[in-house]
Amino acid sequence: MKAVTITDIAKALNLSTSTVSRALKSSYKISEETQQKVKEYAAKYNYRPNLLAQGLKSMGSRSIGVILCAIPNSFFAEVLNGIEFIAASNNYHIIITQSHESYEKELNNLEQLLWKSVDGLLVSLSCETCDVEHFRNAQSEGTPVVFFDRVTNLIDTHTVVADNAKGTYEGTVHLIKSGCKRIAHITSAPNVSISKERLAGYIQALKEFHLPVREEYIKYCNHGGMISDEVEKAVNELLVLDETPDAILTASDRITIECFAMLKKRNIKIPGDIALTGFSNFSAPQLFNPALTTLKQPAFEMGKVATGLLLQLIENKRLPKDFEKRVLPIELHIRESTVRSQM
Amino acid sequence: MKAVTITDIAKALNLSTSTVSRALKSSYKISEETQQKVKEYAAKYNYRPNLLAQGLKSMGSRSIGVILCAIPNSFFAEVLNGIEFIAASNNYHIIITQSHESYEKELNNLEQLLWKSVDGLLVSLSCETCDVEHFRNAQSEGTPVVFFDRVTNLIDTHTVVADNAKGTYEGTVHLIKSGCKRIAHITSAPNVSISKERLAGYIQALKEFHLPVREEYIKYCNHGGMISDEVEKAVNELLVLDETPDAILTASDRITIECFAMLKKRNIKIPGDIALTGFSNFSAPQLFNPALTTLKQPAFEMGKVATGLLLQLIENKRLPKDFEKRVLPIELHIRESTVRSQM
DNA sequence: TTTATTTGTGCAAACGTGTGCACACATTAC
DNA sequence: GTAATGTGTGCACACGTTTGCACAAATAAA
Repeated sequence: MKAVTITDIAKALNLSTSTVSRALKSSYKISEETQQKVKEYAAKYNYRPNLLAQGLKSMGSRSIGVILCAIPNSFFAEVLNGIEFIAASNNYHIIITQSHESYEKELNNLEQLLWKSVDGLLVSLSCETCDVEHFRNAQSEGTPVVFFDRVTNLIDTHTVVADNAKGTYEGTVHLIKSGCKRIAHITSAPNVSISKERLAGYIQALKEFHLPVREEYIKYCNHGGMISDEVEKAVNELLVLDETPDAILTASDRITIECFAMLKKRNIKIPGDIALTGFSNFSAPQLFNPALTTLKQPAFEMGKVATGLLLQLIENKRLPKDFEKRVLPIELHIRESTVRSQM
Repeated sequence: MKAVTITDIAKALNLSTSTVSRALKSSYKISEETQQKVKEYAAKYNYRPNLLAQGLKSMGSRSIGVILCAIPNSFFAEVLNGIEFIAASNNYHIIITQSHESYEKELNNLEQLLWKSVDGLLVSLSCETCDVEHFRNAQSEGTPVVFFDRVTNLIDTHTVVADNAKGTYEGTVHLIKSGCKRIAHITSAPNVSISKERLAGYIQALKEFHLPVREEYIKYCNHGGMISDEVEKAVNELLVLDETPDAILTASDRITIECFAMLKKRNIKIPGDIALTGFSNFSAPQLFNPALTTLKQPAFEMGKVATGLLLQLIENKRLPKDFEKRVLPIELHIRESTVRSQM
């Protein structure tokens, strides 16, 4: 009942293990006849090469390490779906670790993954991460890294992101055209790439329509909405302003949900008092009350593209001269939460 | 810059690899002095045993294979969170595969995972699966299996489930007490364990309150709601009945969402025309329109418990005489979608 | 016939760890 | 003085695969 090995085949056919090994991969100079015999026997007894042994020789594991902040997050869950899809069809498996927005955990996860000799890394940085030296080291010691979603420009490698600036630009323009004039923006930690890009799109739209950019309308949640107190604080600070906003644009799944819940808890009418839209990959924003206008990222696609690029790096060994920055489109889905018929 | 090995340490300290190996695990008879020297050197040069080499010897990989239907599903994403939590803290990693409710894919995933020599398996069966022979084989050849959520009683092993019957029982009782008399039940494939248990709870409640159990009020979705046509067909069939239901109890995340969306599309008032409640682990059912009454499973807990039990099996080697069936409580969260003030 | 070339196969080492056994040395017992 | 016991260390092989090299046999060239 034990798994059949190359040695078993060799004994059974009265050959050496080297011949069997070479016959199986049709390499070197092995006679047609021997190849046939070996392959038949292997097929018959359902031979599967031992991956640990292969790994030990090649110092590879046919595995990809993934670092992201949390699995139970609509966006990342979809990304994982895409990653698994491409990885599985190329016979790699994925090892998923969660940073929970903590720099320290991210560091620890990286160490664990390298220890497990993953062949490559797919990373979305934690909110706390400023220093990316650890990833640079990983790369320079031979483990390629591809960043997605929350990326860094301090490391030369492939990156895959959504068109964040365009997303917030279009969201903001939509709000303006719906009649909103005092648009606030609640976003993630100021150091992560997505926050900067999303802020830029928001500002660009305001300027284009000659609306003032007010510091007090821009709020940061240093843990991306994972800590609801942070979102609550942001919302509170907006609501006590002399001129309260008439719209809020949120920059992540969790922030959107939390913000929505808080406005409802305070009995603020959406969109009557405050219009609301934001980034969200929830499966059913149309069922909300009111149905939520969302900026939806191509999460599944992002996972697929990032994994494809990583596999290229892994299998080419040598790092290419110029790296790619893939930018995927964001979809604006207009629903009730931003349609102000009463204006 | 290469990783330091046991051989490196041996050479540096003028010892044999065996001595170093034994010193590192404080085993056998190695003098205090030598142990100290070795451990110091190992710590200084940040020695990490090569897991592939260890795995090759021990035929283990310190990894756990997971088979479930889909990652981007609120319930399973939370379960994965729990699995990862326990696995990581015991220095195991998890390899996640998706069956997408297909028996064939489940079979294929299992084969891949065994090939990767996982030390154990955490499985939630696909909707299509009737024959579980493949898992029995895996177990009898030394890879322990723990089933969660969708389990089978055809294999003797640990299982972890929610208290499904009690969940639907309480949900149904709640609907009855809200004034509903014609309660329909849309559930998953009839062969999966959760469907049977949930159906049983529903029937028990009806009988206890002397309401008739009508075949035409019980609908099955053979792919657990993944195919929205199936849910649409079920809802349609309910709506063309002479006596249309005044409540629907749905049995899975996807079915709940799809059903909700279809009722809204048809402008059916919830709960006025039809009250709705169902199993759901969405993060924000309170934001729905109307806020959704849900049966929430302890998904994170389920992942933790299942992984704990699996690790026991893995580390004890010998299968225990009697296996555990852990049953976790389900929470009924009452919200607007079932509150019929107008009755 | 000898020498080169081709073709197919096997030997042995390697990847990094773990472990049964033997061995050297020291101590104790008779 | 010999035998038994105890203590610490190293040898050698194993896990399953890959691969450089050698080598035997067959064929071709000189």
